[in-house]
This record gives sequence, C-alpha cells and structure tokens, in this order.
Amino acid sequence: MLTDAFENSVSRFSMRTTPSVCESAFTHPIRLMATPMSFPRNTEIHGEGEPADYFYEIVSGAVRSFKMLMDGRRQIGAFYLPGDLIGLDTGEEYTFSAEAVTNTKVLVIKRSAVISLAARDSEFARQLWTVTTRELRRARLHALLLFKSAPERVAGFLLEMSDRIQSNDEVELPMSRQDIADYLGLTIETVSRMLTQLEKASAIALPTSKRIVLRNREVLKRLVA
Amino acid sequence: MLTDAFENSVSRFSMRTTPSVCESAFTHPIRLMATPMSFPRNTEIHGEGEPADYFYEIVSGAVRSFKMLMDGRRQIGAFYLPGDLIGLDTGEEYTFSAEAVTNTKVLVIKRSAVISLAARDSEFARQLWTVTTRELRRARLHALLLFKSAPERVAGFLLEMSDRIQSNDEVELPMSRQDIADYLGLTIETVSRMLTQLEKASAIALPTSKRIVLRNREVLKRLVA
DNA sequence: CGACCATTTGATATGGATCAAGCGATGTGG
DNA sequence: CCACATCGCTTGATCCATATCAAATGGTCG
Repeated sequence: MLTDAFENSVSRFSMRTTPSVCESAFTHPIRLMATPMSFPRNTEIHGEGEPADYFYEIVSGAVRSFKMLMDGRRQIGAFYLPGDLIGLDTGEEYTFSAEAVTNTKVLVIKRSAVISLAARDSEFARQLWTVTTRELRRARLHALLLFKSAPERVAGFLLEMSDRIQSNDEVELPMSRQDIADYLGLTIETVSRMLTQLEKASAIALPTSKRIVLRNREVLKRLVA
Repeated sequence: MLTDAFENSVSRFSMRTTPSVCESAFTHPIRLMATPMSFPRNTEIHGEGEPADYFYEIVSGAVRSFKMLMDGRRQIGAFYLPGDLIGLDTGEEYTFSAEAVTNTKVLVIKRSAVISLAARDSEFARQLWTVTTRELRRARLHALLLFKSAPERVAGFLLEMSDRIQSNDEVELPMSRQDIADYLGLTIETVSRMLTQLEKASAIALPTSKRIVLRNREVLKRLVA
C-alpha cells in the first residue's frame, strides 16, 4: 500500500521527466498481462540467485541492481529508470539483486508470458530484442566508464543521467552519493570531491546535493574523452 | 589468402578447444546466408562508427573489440572466441572497432538477413535473443571485474578464459599482455606482476608466457570473491 | 648469431582510498 | 518555535595500490 507521502513523491518525480522517457519498453499488449506493484524506498524487488520468473518494467521511481561481495563491498551494475525493463541480463536465476532507490512503481510481467508472446508475435519479439541490445550497449558504456579516472567517471555519470532523465540541463538524481560511488567503483569521498571540483570549474552547479545543473556540457564531454 | 602458418595455427588452436565451444551461435540455416572470410592477425574487421551492416560469427581464432581514446589509451570491451557473434551491441553504427587478435576465420552475415529471418522464424528469433542476453551477461561480468583490485581482475580474467576456451586447466591465451591489460584496465607491468604473484602462490603455472595452467582454481575463485 | 619485440623485474611517483573531523539539512521532542 | 540528535555530505590529512619510468631478460625470426 502506498502512503500519501509516497504518492506525492512519485507524482512529483514523474512530472519532472518528459513523457518520452516514461514510455513503455513495448507498444504491444504485454501490459495487459502485467500487474502493477509498488516498492517503498530501499526495499528489495528481487534477490540474487532467486528464480528469475518475472520482468519488471519501471513506471516511476528508480531501481538499483547490485551484488554484495563477501567483504561487504557493493557493486551496482545498473540503475533503472521509468521505461526500463529489469531482468534482461538473466538466465534461470537473477544474477543481481534489485532494490528500489526511491519509492517505485513497476509493472510485473511473467517471463514465461513474455517469451511465449515473443514466439507468437514477431513484432513483439523484435521489440524485446531491441530493448535487450540497448541494455547491452548501456552495460558496455558502464564498463567503459570504469576504465577511466575519477573525474571522468563522475562526468560520464552525470551525462548518462541527464540523457536518461532528460530535463533541460537540470537533473534531480534519485540516488545517494553511496549509490553513485558503488556504481562508479569509487568512494563517496571521491565522488563528493569530484563534484565540488566540477563545480569550481563551473561545469556544473549544485543547488542541493541531489539536484545538479549542467552548466557546461562541453567541459564534461571533454573529460569523458 | 591464408598462409600455411596461419592454417597450422588455426587448426592447432581449434583442436585444443572442445566441440561444444566451437558450436555455432545458431542451429538455424543462417549459415547458408553467410560468407566465410579470413582476417590475418592484427587486421581490422570493422571500425567504430562505420555502418553496422554485418554480424560476424567467429569460426576460429580470436577478436578484440575496442575503443581508442584521444589520448591514446585503448579500452578493450570484449574478446570474441569461436562460436561468438560480433555486432550484437550495435545500433546503426558499430560502437567499437574490431580486430583479429590472431589469424581468424569468420562467417560474415548480413544484419538485414538476420533481422528478416528473425521476423519470419520465431525459433531463430529466440536464439538471437538468447545469444544477446548471454552477451549482456558477459558485459555485466566484465564491468564487475573492473570494480576489483588488480589481483582479483587477473584471477577473474583467467577463470573467464578457461571457461570459454575450455581445455582441462591448461589455457592457451590468444592475446598479448597488452590486450589483457587493456581489457582489465591495468598496465602490462601490473598484469605481469599479478601473474608471477599467482604463480608464486602456486595458483597457476606459466610454461610459456601465453600458456597458463590453472593449478588451483579455488585460490583464483576466492580472489574474485 | 644477432636484432627485435614481448615480457618480466626493479625503483619511484601519484591518484584515490582510508581515517578523521566538520558541516548542513531534516526531523523530533521539549 | 527552538534546541538538539541524526544522517548524509563535504573537507582535510595520511597512506597504499597501481602507474610510471627504467632496465634486464627471453623468445622469435631473419
């Protein structure tokens, strides 16, 4: 059940994003087979190693998928935003855990239903393949970021998020510094330092810690090389 | 044209790998639409930014896909071995360049032919999606490696290669130390040091610089956590 | 045998981690 | 409405893993 606060925060967030970003992954009637569901901030959507019976399409909010290592390190493999589909990188079992970063609404869709629809409907199959290759390109981009220096990683992250959240040069990040750090393979201290460094170089402004204004995309792009 | 030396090296390599690894990505008659082609060591298969008109299925040899940064750094995004399909992470244009690591034979397949076959043949479409999700899982695994320390990356790399080349605990690496370094985001010196360190810990043996014997997989697995 | 290139080994430098405060929002109880 | 506790973020000081620079070794091909 949703609290009022949740509803408010979700609708506020949704209104900030442009319609195009919120579009479904599919135009096909897969939504008829989908169950809407809500996950409060920081709750688990699925665990690593569980049978991968469902896809989740993000309607609003944000999700992190991650692995915990024995020594306590956490590696975030991806963030999912409205329109994205969770569970594509999956065989029999989920290879990552997934948690809501903010209060999040999803459509839960049976994997088996998707697969059997794809078998019957070639246009749907094509769409499924297209979103999978897009996910693959994103994963490759993420890997490339991890080759780079700390300032480059942070600049690349900001550009990625501003592309995906799409709101003219002002981005409201849904995730904490710790989330960013675990996605970029850095510490929160380093992420913070790089942000202030970018601010001093007037590449960005930080009206609040989660709201980021991209003042000079060229500087950021030059950094990511 | 193939030199004798090339033929020899290819067949030697092929005999070392088990049949299962050399199987085609597809069981379907896509091969009928494919053109066999050979690329000598270190030649370009396709360049970044070129129109992505073809898939390439590796028959024998090995391929690296990579990006060059302005400052001369090279980032290897993936290695492709027999049975793998190149070009899945691609929209209109190739997002990476691809070069033969060793003399390599491929099947060249028109993208348009694959896409139209997938539209007509749902079993083929399913196979195409399956190889794409496998590629996605590999890309995620690669990203995870890049979070880790140098010894962990090298250990993880050796385990990945021994999985993919499959030959009981003795692996003939097709790629140079520089290739490994550019895949792991390390320098050749560090890769070399980590290998000698693993050798001293009797986790591996190095009969020659490219041939690696996995003496103790447990030590390696413990490292990658 | 000798030249060349890849790899290993050694010495030093540095970017980011770690350790340690300080600061600023947000919320809570008095 | 304000003191104050809490939590997330920023800033500062030091340390360490890996890069960088430099040289030695080894393997391959003429």
